Amino acid sequence: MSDSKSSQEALGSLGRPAFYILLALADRERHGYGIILEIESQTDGKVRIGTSTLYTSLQRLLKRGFIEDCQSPSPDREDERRRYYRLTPAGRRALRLEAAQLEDLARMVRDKRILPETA
Amino acid sequence: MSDSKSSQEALGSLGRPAFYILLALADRERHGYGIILEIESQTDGKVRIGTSTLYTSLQRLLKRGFIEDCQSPSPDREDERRRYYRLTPAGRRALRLEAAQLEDLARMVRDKRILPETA
DNA sequence: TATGATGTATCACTCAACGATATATCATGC
DNA sequence: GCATGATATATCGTTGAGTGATACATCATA
Repeated sequence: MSDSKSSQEALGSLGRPAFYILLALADRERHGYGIILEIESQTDGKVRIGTSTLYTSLQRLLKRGFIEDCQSPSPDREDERRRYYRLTPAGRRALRLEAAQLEDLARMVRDKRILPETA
Repeated sequence: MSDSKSSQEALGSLGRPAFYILLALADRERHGYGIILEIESQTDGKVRIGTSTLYTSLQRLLKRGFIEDCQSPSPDREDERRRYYRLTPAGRRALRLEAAQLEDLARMVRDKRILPETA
């Protein structure tokens, strides 16, 4: 053979920032800036997405059909600048797939004893 | 503020293929093609790195000082085409850092109950 | 000596990530 | 009324990782 098998293309087509974004939208709809804050909160401030990364990622996720626009959860007395997003079924599937691969990877890390016994 | 805090740059500077490669080198030195086979084996054939991805990644990892050339583990009766690589201390540190972030991410996935109870 | 598997390497293209920057609106205190 | 800082969305331009295609050398074997 001249290459492994040309069944490439997969490997997690999602980038890491995109994954964080989908994850932040997993439990409820959020607006852009809220996504940034959610990620920062969930990672104890360790992971910070800049606005350029966020909004370019959101555009790509929209185009791929993984997220969609939606109404504000509390329409009265709402900041009108905000634009809300939620996962589509396809987005949830992509997130699950990605999450499963991540679990496999985490298992590999444990098997190779890279970290000092995380539990 | 006009951006989150401009303390960006981190987020896992390693790409996913690069991470798989470092992981494959964690327990012992390997040659390029052996890395491909190791990854394929460890993931039950689910993850396949193509040769172009492998060798360009190896070059970058060399340049960053995360891996280095080394001798074959069994010098007698060895295939002379093979080029062997091993982790440097810096490479191992990078791998550990990356692995720790991965564990955090896996924990977030569990907290949000994306997957149906993985254990 | 041909064939297929093993093995390394480069080219060229695409696209995700991101720093820099711009701009609008909100809440607040003076 | 208006200045200020936080909140909020958006785009530009650059960089660099990932990858399909391709080339070619060497090994084992039949």
